[in-house]
Amino acid sequence: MSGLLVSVAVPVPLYTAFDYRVPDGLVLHPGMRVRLPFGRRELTGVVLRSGVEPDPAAPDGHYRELLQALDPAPLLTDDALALAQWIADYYRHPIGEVVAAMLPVALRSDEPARIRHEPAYALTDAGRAALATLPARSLRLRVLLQQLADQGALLRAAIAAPAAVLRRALDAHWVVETVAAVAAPVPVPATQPALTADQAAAVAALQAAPGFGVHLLHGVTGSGKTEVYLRAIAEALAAGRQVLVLVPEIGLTPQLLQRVRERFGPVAVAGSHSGLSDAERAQVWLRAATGELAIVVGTRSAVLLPLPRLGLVIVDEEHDVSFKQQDGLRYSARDVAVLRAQRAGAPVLLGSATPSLETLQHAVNGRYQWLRLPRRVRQVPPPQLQLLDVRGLHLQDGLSAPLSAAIGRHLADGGQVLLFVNRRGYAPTLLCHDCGWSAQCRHCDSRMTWHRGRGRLICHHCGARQAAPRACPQCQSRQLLALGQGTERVEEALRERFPGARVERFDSDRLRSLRQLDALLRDTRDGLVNILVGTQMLAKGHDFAGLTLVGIVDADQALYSVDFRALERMGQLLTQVAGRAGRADRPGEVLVQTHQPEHPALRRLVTQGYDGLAELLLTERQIAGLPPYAYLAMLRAEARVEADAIGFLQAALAQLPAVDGVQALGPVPAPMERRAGRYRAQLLLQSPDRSSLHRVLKPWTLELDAIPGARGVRWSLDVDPIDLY
DNA sequence: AGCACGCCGACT
DNA sequence: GTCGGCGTGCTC
Ligand SMILES: [Zn+2]
Ligand SMILES: [Zn+2]
Repeated sequence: MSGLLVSVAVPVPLYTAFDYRVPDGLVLHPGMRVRLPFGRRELTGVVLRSGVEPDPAAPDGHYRELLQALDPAPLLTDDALALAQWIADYYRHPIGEVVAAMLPVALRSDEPARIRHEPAYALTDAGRAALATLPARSLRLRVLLQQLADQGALLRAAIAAPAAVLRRALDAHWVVETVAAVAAPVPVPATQPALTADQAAAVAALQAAPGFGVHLLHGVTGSGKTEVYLRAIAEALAAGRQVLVLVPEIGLTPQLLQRVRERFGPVAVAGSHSGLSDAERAQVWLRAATGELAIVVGTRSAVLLPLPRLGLVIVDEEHDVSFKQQDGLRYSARDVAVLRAQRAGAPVLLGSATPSLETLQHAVNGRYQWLRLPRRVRQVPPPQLQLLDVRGLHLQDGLSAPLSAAIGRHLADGGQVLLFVNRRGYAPTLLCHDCGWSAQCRHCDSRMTWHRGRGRLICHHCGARQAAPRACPQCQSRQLLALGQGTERVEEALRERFPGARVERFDSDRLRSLRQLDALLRDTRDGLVNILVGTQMLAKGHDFAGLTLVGIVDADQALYSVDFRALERMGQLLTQVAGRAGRADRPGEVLVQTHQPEHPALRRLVTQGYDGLAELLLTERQIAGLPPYAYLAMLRAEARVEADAIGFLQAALAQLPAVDGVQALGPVPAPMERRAGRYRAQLLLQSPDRSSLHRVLKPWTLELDAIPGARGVRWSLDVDPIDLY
């Protein structure tokens, strides 16, 4: 037995790998899973390195022996392990947890990694004979046998016959189940539609720049970004490469997945909300690892899939905040995608109508190739945003008279109307008119939202709920006022005001499942719904051909926000929602209710669109020293005792290595200090360049666990945070 | 994070 | 007398 050790990534929140002795006769390679003793526990880890020299100073018996190898060959490639190491370093997260995050849940235990090939069905000789002799009346059986005779072995999904017919054929031994791998259907594009001039230029630019490169596909809604994606995919497939398509949410925007399927046939889905079981996810993971899957469409976590032949990455709606994980390993799937593509020598296509300022900045300075699709495919003029100054106007349930009148006008003309409201529930505040009491959450520094339909008060920050009182709990007055408005209230008001119209609410309260959403979307497309009231849910993807008016009930929230990204998000959201309006015969009208019609950001958005706003915001960010002109890291802490959170951060600040240019801001209490019964505080680091920031973070994070009192404090470090609270 | 050990308060 | 509270130490 050699005296050399292996270094193993163990799934525990510790910033180190652990070295083990190898049992006699076992040959281990990096990437193989192993069972190991860990303290008093037994865990599954992944070998990172073999041939590790033992520390001569280590006492006898320091190194324990691995129990067994779980895989005959590495499950993770060297490339995957290097990616894990990069992610662990960059996001300052324990290597064992990063490696675990790269594996599907089913393979984090001691389960064997076996591909279960979907059975295929093949015609037997007896079946071939039967085909000649079967009576004509056994039509469906004949069709089945004929299909197999013509096309060879087929997967179940490719067989047209119903289950009962296939069963009969199997029972008669005319057809057999076979495990022989059916040649994966080579996705051959069906006929491709002609490109517009803009699309053709974008496709040509992509073709002219093979290999790694980041391309921003900046196209207005309806400009045909998807067709450019599909051409790029076809190109990568033709070169025998795998394609990864990242989308914000599979469920809410099935259009892209559907278009890819229409063009290329079966496509694997991955990530959250993919509707797959743990076992199915493991199968997708394993088949991606073999290179068998040509195209994978997935959400954030799909960027961690093993893709040995990766030849193209597409990030659709690249500005979407859901690409950044908001807990645990806080990685940005968009940024990891760029890194992966670089390592694979593949192009990345970042698509958006409203690119993030980070991406836009790279395009401006030429690091990213800027591909623009400024025109809609169908020659519909883009909708024009119009500010509706509501100062001094009476607002009934949040709606001004001019907005109501516009709604009536559009309905009378047979148009559909969309009202965008950024809040769920009936009203965000319930206030006693007599004594000033308002419904506060017991666990948070926040008011509870009145959900009138359900007769409840619900805290949107911690989920706490209670029955809505009929009288003031403090003074028994019945004068309870609903302040502000959510979707429920606007919906109700519109029902009263337009009794003949069908009003439907689109939010997560009303639509508990995708089926319900689909049903309502279908009714909307069929013209059965006249007014749509909804949250962000309506901002994405869906095209409503009959929609002629979009109303933004309250654009002001973002204008008062302390979050430095609030205006960027407002611009993205309003532009997206506005993009829903307009139909073939006339441009859409978009009315934005505001109390601040002179606000420079709002003015810029209206007069010059998102691109103009982005230019303004970039200038402001540069002056303020904020991303993309600076790099941030946020250390957050929360504790049951108020002083503990701040105390921990003060201790952390005292440990902060001094590096030129890196500034600490704080610690300060979080904007909402108490949430879900815990007190929260934060310490922000700001740096003019990435490398200085990381020179600080690397030694610093190693010290944080050792801070006295760190035990009772939950803390996390967020590199490149998107929310500053 | 687990899971131990360890040393002080109110129970059968 | 012990059952159990959570402080703190460690995991190759
Ligand atoms: Zn009262
Ligand atoms: Zn709450």
